[in-house]
Amino acid sequence: MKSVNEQIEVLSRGAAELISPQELTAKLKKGKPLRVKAGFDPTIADLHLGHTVVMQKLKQFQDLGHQVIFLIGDYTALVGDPSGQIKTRPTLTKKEVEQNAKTYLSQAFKILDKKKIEVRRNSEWLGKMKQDDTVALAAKYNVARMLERDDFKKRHGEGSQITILEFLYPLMQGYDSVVLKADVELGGNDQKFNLAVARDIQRAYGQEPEVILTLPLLVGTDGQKKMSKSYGNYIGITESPKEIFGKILSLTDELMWHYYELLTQENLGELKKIHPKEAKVKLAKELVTRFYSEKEAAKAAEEFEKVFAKKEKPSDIEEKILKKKGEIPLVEILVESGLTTSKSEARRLIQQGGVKLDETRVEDLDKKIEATGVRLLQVGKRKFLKVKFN
RNA sequence: GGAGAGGUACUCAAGCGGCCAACGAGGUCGCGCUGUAAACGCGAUGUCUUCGGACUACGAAGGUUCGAAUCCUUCCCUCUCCA
Repeated sequence: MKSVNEQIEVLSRGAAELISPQELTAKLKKGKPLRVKAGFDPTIADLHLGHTVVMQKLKQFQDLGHQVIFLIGDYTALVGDPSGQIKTRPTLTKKEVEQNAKTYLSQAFKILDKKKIEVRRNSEWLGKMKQDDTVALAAKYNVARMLERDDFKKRHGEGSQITILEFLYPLMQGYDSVVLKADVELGGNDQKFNLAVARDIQRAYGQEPEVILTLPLLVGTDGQKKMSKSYGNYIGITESPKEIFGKILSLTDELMWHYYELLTQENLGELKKIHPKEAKVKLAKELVTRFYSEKEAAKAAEEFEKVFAKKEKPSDIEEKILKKKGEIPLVEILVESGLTTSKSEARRLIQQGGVKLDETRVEDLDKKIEATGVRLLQVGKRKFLKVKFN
């Protein structure tokens, strides 16, 4: 095992907050593997890169020889974490949660060593608590502390609804730590309050409080807001290699470093010596490799160079069949193939020189084509489609 | 409960009887440059069009007027202050 100082250095990389470094040092000095907990509430079906940040940090703990506990919040998911919520959150069904949990695990195993991980579900204990146990837990905390939390404070202030159930959430999460005897807990920056409560709960149950390590929220591809599906600025880990590769390559250089820091273990100092484009390709390859394979990554890179550097057409273009006969105006084809949403848009694009037919720029607004065989259409730099007439 | 302010395109935000499909900014898209980076330049950004225009749009519904996003009425919603 590495020295305490070396470990702290690795572990604090990219972290938003570590509470507290002294406590972590003390725990590490005991020389025993730490029990490192991270909880994931399986509330959504599609994971994106932002969700993998914590997993990445878990991996570092795992590599240093600590015991990683991957906690599936199958019970808490039903309650709904109030963090960052303006409104009361709708609850999910057990079936949805189960389905999502499967996805989360399969993603986790792409990053973490399956053999060394302890996977737990909090329904194991939360689902079995008796009324007495719940009352005892509820007695450990008070409303004033609860209302210190920003979103509660805000909602309480403006008189919107906060259910008691939501107060229970942080308590349950804290109780998880008690049951699991966690030494360290990881979470996104938005989890800070919940993690802090967990420390108090552990103390109340006579345990040494866990060290909490929060990680910044990954910024989305727009470079502005946190990565989130609803902002449309995300890179989903189930997207195709081509898409992931392309999205990484179009990040700004500045954002690329942010991604490197939160998603990889690479040495940034070394990387800054090479050309930023090369660094970006390396990052894109690494991520595609993580979610697919090295082979897919190489293929995506090759394809990318082909289309965007050499400006050749992609080797694999989607084909769409249109049932048409005779002479058809090009604008109509653009709309029907889904390349544009309206004829006006199609005309606009042609006028601006953004439409190519069989690799030749179209100049004529009223261009008509014969509905036979297969024609290659390109709109803008990245949209390609083969249209087959039938 | 009382007193005000406001709801305009993806977002912010001008306009306050005709010159408004609606200034400007951001976003987005296209072209150029390039490393599908940034920065920058040019252009576009409701729909349909025989390219002359036509139609639909400024919270909703009515009304006044030759003509309304702009005036009036009712309704819905948001915000601020007082109780």
